[in-house]
Amino acid sequence: MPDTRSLAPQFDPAAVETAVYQRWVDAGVFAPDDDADAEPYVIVIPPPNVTDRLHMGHGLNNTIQDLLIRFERMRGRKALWLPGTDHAGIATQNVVERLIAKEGKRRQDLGRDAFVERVWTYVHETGGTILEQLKAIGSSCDWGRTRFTLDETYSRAVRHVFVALYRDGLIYRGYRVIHWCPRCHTALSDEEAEFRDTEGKLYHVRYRIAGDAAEQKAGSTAEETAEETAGAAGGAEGAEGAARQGGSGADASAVPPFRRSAEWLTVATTRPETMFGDVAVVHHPEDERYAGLAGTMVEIPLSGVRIPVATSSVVERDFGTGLLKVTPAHDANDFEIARMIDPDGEMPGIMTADATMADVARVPADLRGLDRFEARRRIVEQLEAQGLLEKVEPHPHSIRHCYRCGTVVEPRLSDQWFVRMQPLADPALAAYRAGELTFVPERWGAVYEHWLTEIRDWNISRQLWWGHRIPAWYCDVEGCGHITVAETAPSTCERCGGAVRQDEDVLDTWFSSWLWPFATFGWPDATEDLARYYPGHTLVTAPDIIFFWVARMVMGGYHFLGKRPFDTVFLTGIVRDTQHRKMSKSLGNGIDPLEVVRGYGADALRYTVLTGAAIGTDVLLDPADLETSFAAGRNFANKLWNVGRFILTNLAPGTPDLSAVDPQTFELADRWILSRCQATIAETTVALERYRLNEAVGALYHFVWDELADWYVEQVKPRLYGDVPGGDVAPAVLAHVFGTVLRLLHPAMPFVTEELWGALPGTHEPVLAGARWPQADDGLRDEEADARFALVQDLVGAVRNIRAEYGVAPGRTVRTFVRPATLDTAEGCNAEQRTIERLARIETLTQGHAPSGVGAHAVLRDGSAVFVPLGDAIDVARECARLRDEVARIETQLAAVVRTLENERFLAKAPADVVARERAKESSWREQRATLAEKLRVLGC
RNA sequence: GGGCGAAUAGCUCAGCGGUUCAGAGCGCCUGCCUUACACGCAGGAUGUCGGGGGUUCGAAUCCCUCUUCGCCCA
Repeated sequence: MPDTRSLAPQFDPAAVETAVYQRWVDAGVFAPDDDADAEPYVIVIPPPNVTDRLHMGHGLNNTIQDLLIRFERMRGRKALWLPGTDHAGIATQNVVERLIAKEGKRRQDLGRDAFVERVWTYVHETGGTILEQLKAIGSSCDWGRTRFTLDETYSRAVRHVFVALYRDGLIYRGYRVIHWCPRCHTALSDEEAEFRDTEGKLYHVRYRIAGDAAEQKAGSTAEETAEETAGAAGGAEGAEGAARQGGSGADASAVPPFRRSAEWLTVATTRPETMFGDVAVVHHPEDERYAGLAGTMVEIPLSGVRIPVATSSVVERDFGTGLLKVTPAHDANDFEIARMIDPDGEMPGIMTADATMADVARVPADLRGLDRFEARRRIVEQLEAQGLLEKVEPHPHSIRHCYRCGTVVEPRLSDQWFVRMQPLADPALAAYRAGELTFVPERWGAVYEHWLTEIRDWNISRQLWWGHRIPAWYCDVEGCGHITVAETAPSTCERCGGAVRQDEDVLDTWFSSWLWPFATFGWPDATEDLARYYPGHTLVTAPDIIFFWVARMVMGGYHFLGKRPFDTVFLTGIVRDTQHRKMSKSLGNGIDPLEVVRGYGADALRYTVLTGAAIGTDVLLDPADLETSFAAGRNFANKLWNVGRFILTNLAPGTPDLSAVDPQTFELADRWILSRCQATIAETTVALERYRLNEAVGALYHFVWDELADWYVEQVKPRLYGDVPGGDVAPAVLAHVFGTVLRLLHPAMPFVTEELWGALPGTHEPVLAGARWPQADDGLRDEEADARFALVQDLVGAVRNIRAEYGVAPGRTVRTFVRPATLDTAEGCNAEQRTIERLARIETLTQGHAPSGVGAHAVLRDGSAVFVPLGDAIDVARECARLRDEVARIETQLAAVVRTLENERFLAKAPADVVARERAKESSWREQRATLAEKLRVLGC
């Protein structure tokens, strides 16, 4: 703890933060008293990826959580902030794969067990990093309850859920087209395959009509056509040959563009490389352009494979040519169409897991092994050479990319595990509609609702090694084929007793994350913690994981525990740079929060993100200019520090508690600051309760700087220095007000407040983090003092303004005359004469009529006249101009008020208090105008 | 294609139908090292609140529309 007498003139965050944090840990304030008879308040942290390093997103998010948990802790609730990390399947596996790649190895070289072991080693070495970094920004998590999504107990919950859902028929194995990342080599959920706008092309490709009609027209036979395409498949030379032969059937170059000829149909596609997997060409049944074509066979260009023309009502007639090629193994929509046309039809795959062209009969030999995009380029060349490419149009569209590595996703037909979501979504939707779940800001509720309404089944299997292995075992016995799903590994098939082998895949990371609000408390066991701390209260997270995480936690909470996991979802903004780009590692536009902590202090970081985080707005920071972003917070912490330094060094050891001071001995300024202090308590508390965090911090900033420091501390100096009597009262008031400020500011800026708290004399809780939140004392609210002191401030301001305007040297004092228009000004001047004189550098403040002579004039808001005789310093013309400007300003205001008050309908319809306020304004403006008019007359303007 | 958000001072943004409501911080200008703080003090300048229309006694605030930018979903 700091020595009261030796506080440094500048707050040095680096010198105190570690020790302050240790003080909290030693005091044990982060762990709730489990047995306390208090209402719990629970936040579960959005577990950062175990390999993550702290970035500003974490900085924002965790500052908000810490502020909320500290606030409720001080309000006496049993506050638990549960920390932990997520194993982050793909992300972590990718990190370690990159590591071993530096050794020239792939995970396959190590084998599954060795690779997973390697990941564990990595996690054990570096996994605690982000949690340590959270401490640097002051996070008051209950570290004793830290969880990891791959902990044994947590894994048990994951298996339990899988088995339970499987037995309820809510998990099933399905053969579907899923999103496949050819780089990560795994399936992805819909949410993990992000749309990105892309400048694509729409290729209009001619599919030759096979059969009699074409033969008559083209004078060729089906056999010949097949030979042609066989030649085309023979490589570059073959392609040229095919091009030449194309001319033998019809002069391609002479044919005008058309949708349909007797010889071919033109199909528009964005992905020509998939055409070898086509099983049909379809058009809308009512599309007259293609009437009567159904059943006709056409040939896939370059391969010559024959496929039928069919109809489907899902085809958009206006898109492309109205003809759609159906590639069931490489497009989810096409898969559905193909199943409708022919449920038993073949669904040929023509690409490998790497998204290269497969070595299969349907793919022309010269294209096999090529990357899909290279294949597309070659195919387009060949089509063009053969006159089969009618045209190419630019086609901007959105295509899906892997959310982890950015690779274009390849739709792929495969066996995967799915969760049937509708039955889980219904209660989550109903609960939201019943008001059991509140989103802040509210609009995100609509996003949540829309997603749940349109929910689709969730692909949860991932072809990775790092994660929860799927607890399903396949029986290899001929004719059995049973799948045993169990929490613990079976030794044999539960049906036939045969040998079993476990599914190779792991579960989607989010399949464990969605259990976070209760699996962290030991569920499915009925633990004491679960009873105490579930359901939780506030979830703080970014809106981009509403689907991934938030909605699924709600579904899981209701399904498995019958209760919501939290009552409020607070969605933060996103941290962006000045070009509004999301801060990210890849863009290199990030700000390292630890660098900010080093340079400006954790409190400054917190101050900046809190003031920048008005509800629902993104936080914009300039990575190139930390000073602009963080100086304000640093300066404010330093201001508070210096107010503290002033107060603490001036408090006598025997400073009485405020309650021991006779209120009769309060001066006007004491009454005023105590009154303002109560208002600030109320304002801050309400703002925090409403999640208006920036307003809470703003109110405190204003109170500390503009009221306490600028006015009260200045007012009190003569009393503290013993120049005037009343030396006991002021310290008591200062101690009370400053102690209150430290409490109020603690959730936002815990370090500087705690450090100052340690130096605060008197009896109080030993650790501020464990201190109680102030209660506003309405007995100290004092409207009269508010009004009178406001006029004192007004008067000082008026004189300062005059001094500056006329360039009065700072050291020179002036005489000032004030003619009070109201009792408030008269009493304010009586009570605070010395303060006014000192702060405005007035030699003597005299009440009454101004003497004759040349001087500067001003008018206070209540119409009180102020006169500062300045003799030669005054340029009368300039003074006249100054006053006329002032009159003009007042006239404008007055005119507006008069207009309002002359409006009959306003008087009839507006509430009485509003009308009264307008009348008060009117009289105020009139007073001021009258005063100024007189001044102008006196000056002879 | 559907939805959401934003547009206010040079910059970043608050502003919740009615407080002297057109604001804060930063930046800028002037003057001050006044024994808590130069990370400070005092004073000052800067705006068609994106355009247009409407509702209302009253609109930066609510509604409609247009423009520009951003995000989400399909």
